[in-house]
Amino acid sequence: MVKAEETFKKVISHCKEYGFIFQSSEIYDGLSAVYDYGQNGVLLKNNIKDYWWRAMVQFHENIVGIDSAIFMHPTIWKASGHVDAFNDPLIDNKDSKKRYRADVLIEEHVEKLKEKINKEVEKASTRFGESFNAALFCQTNPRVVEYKEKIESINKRFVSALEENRLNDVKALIEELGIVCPVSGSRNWTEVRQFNLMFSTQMGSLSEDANLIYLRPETAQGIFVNYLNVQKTGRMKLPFGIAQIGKAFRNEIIARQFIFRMREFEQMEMQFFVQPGQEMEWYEYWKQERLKWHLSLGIPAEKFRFHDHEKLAHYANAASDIEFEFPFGFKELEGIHSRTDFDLAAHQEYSGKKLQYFDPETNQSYVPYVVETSIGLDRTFLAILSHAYREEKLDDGSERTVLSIPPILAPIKVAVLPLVKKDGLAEKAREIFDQLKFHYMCQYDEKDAIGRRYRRQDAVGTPYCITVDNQTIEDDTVTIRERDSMQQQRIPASQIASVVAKLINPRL
RNA sequence: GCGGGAAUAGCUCAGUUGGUAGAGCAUCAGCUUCCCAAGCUGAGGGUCGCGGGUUCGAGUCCCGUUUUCCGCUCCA
Repeated sequence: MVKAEETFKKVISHCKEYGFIFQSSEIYDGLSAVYDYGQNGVLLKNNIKDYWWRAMVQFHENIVGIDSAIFMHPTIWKASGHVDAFNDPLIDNKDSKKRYRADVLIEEHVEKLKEKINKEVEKASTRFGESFNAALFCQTNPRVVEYKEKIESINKRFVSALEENRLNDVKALIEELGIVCPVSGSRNWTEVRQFNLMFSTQMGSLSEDANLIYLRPETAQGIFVNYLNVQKTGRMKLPFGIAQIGKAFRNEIIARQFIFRMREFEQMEMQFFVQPGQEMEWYEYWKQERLKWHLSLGIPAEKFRFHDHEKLAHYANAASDIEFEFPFGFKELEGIHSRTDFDLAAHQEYSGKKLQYFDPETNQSYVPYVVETSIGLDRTFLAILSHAYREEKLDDGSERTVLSIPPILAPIKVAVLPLVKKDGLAEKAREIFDQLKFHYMCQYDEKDAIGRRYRRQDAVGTPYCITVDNQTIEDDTVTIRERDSMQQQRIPASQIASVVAKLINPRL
C-alpha cells in the first residue's frame, strides 16, 4: 500500500512535469480541488471522449447523442429531487465540535415556545374549568400573545433569511435567541454555512428580476428533459438511448485525491429508454457491455469489480458501480443504474407535459423506464494514467519512465525524428512530418541525442517513433520504433500512415 | 470540518547557533553524435507560498493565512 501511494505521488508529479494536469490558478496559490488539463492532458482527455462516443453512439444504431446546456430551468432540480435533498444550512459548536442543522436548532426553539404556550393554556384551563375559552385566552393573555408574536417574528425572519440566503441573519437569530449546544451547553457557534451540493448563480442582470440558477450537478437531467424532442425528431423506437458528454458541478464538502473528486468534473452518460418490465434485462446487459468497454483498453480484468448497491437512491430499483483499483484502493469509476420512470414521471408532473411513448406493438402509451450508464471522464483519465505509469530498468542498467497508454488514446501518436540534424536528414524528416500531421497528432523533434528523444516520447506515452537516417535518403525507408518493446522495424516512408493506422486501431 | 506533517529554480533537494540564496537534473543557444537520457562551451531562471511580528538584520524564530499530503469525518 505504501508503495502504491508512492507511485500515486509520482503519477501526480509526472502529470505536472509533462503537461497533463496543472493545478487551477496556480500562480495565485491555486484553487482547492480544481485542476486544468495541459497540452498533453487535453489530447488524452479528448481521445477518451472520442473512444467512448464511438463505442456508444457510432457503434449503436439506436443510440444518439446530444449536448445540452449547463444552465437549466430551476424547476428541473426540484423535479429531480436535488433541491430538497441538498439544501441544509449547517452550524458547528466550537466547544463540542458537533455540527447541527441551523434550521433544526431554530425550529426546536420555536417548539419550546409553543410548549410554553400550551402550558399557559393548561394552567388557565384548570383554573377556569369548563367555562374556559382557549381561543379567546390565546388572543388576550399578554404572555401568550408575546410568545405568539415572538414565534411569528422568528419564523418570518428565518424564512426570509433562508430564502434570500442571508446566513449571517440565521446566525444572528440563533445568537439572539440564546440557543445553546445540547452537548456543551455553550453559545460558541461558527458561522452558518449552506452545505448545498449545487453551485448557484443568478440569471438576469437586474437583481429584482434575477432567478436563482444552478450549475447542473449531473448531466442526466439534460437528457431527460430532451427525451421527447429526440424521440420525435429522431423517430426513435424503444429501446433507444441518448448519450451526452459534459461538465457537471458539485460543491463537495471535501474534495481530494487529485482529480478523483473535483468540484468541476466531466461525465459521459447514456440514458437508455426501455419498456417497463424489461429494465432488469437491460440493466444486466449494460453492466456487461460497459465492463467490456473498460477491458477493451487492455487493462487487466482483476483491476475492475462490480459493487452492487444495497441501499438504493430514491430514483433507482437497481444500481451497481464498476470500481477500478486506483493506487488508493478500489473506487467508483462508473455507475450503472436502473432509474425506473422516476425522472420522466417527475418531469411530467412538474412540467405538465406528457412524456410518454406510444408503443405501436402494444398500442399503449406509457412512461418509459430508464437504465443509465454514467462514467466519470476525469476518473477514467486517472485510471488510465495511473495504470500506464511505469518505471523500467533496462538491460544496460539505465532507467526509463514510460506511459503505456493504449495507442488509440495516446496524446501524440507519432514522433518524427531525424537521427542527426545534418546531411539533410532534418529536412527529410520535416517533409514526412508535414504529411503525417494530417492523419494523426504528431510531433517533430531534432534536439538532443536520439536516445534522449525516445525517452522524452516514452514519458508522454507516444506509441511510435519514426526515425529518419542515411538509408532514408538512399531508399526512402524509415525505422518505426514501438514504445513498450523498444523494437524497431524498417518500412517504406510512403506506408507510414497506413502502417500506423493499423497499429493504432487493429479493427481497420 | 477536526487533528498532524509539508511548502526554497520547471523537477529532486541542500542551506550550520539568524548575517547579501546553492547543487544536480531539466530548459535555451551552439558544438559533437548513424539508434535508446545524463560528452563539451555558454546563457537564462528564485523578492525562499502569501501577510504580519520579533530583531540592527529572518529562508531560518513567533502568529495568521493559502495550497497540499496523511488520518478522522462527510459523501444519491
